[in-house]
Amino acid sequence: MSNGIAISKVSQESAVKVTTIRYYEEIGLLSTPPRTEGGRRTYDRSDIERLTFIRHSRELGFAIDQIRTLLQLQDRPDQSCKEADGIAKARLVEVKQKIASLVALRAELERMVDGCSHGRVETCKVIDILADHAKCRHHQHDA
Amino acid sequence: MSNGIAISKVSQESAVKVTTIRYYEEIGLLSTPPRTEGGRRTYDRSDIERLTFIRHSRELGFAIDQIRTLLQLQDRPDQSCKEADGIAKARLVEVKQKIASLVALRAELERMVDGCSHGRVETCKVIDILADHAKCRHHQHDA
DNA sequence: GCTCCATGCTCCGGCGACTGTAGGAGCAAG
DNA sequence: CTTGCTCCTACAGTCGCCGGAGCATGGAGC
Repeated sequence: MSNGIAISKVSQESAVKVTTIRYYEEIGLLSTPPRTEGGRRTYDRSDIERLTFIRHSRELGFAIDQIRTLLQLQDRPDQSCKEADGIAKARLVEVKQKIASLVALRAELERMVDGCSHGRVETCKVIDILADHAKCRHHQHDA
Repeated sequence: MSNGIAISKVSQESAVKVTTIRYYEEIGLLSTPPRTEGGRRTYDRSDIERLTFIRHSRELGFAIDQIRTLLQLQDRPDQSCKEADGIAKARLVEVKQKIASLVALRAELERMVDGCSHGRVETCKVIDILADHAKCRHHQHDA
């Protein structure tokens, strides 16, 4: 006579792991669900939607605290979306910077790998470049 | 009458923070340095070089364990550099994948931000796309 | 010699976002 | 009724550090 959805089913449908769902509850990202007599958590459709929202946000790299804000905004549809827009824009800036630094990194790694003569360590470009930062052309990598 | 270099100087020259130097010692990335009578760590030039090597490797995103291997290779210049080459290549693959996923992410974030009508949350593309994963064109983002 | 204070020390907890483990209890099928 | 899967709590561990508390040291000036 349980009309609630079990945690494993919620996990499947939302693609959020069971342990992660419990963790989200613990940190207050998800409200505490009702329990069965035996003490098991029971969910409904809206919980699956909320978890899907969270998962998707995480995939886009938003921090938990940002997601907290986004979820609050979602709950009040008549408010300005300025804040949500701001969070997304900030994340976009982060992503762009990350791409830039990774592209620089890629260049240096390629130079290392291409320069490797596949001989002994003594003449190895990989070790050489790591040892001597002056040989590095890109000083801006930080990822 | 101390001919050893103090930790703060080593930190300055290697651009590795004092606490991080002690941490590297703790995890065995750096050998335990001799101490003064008062119990202070004393270093020499080779320690600075080693730390610079480590820092640069970290900047390139190598994991501590990989750096451990790279340092061992550096200590044996007559060995094949095949392993070092392998580590660098593996990291290059990682970086390339990360770039690809971040580029997809950037596209989606731009779509979200561009689509924002700056009105109320109800009609906000940002919240909308997060809520409904089906509206997302890129399903491969994982960074 | 004495004081002053920057620098050093150890120990320990915290960060973020989980993951894993131990040791149970619940529950449905056979 | 037993088997075996699911679920529970509680807590430790992951990675690569960072920061604070509460002392000890050491060099410079008086």
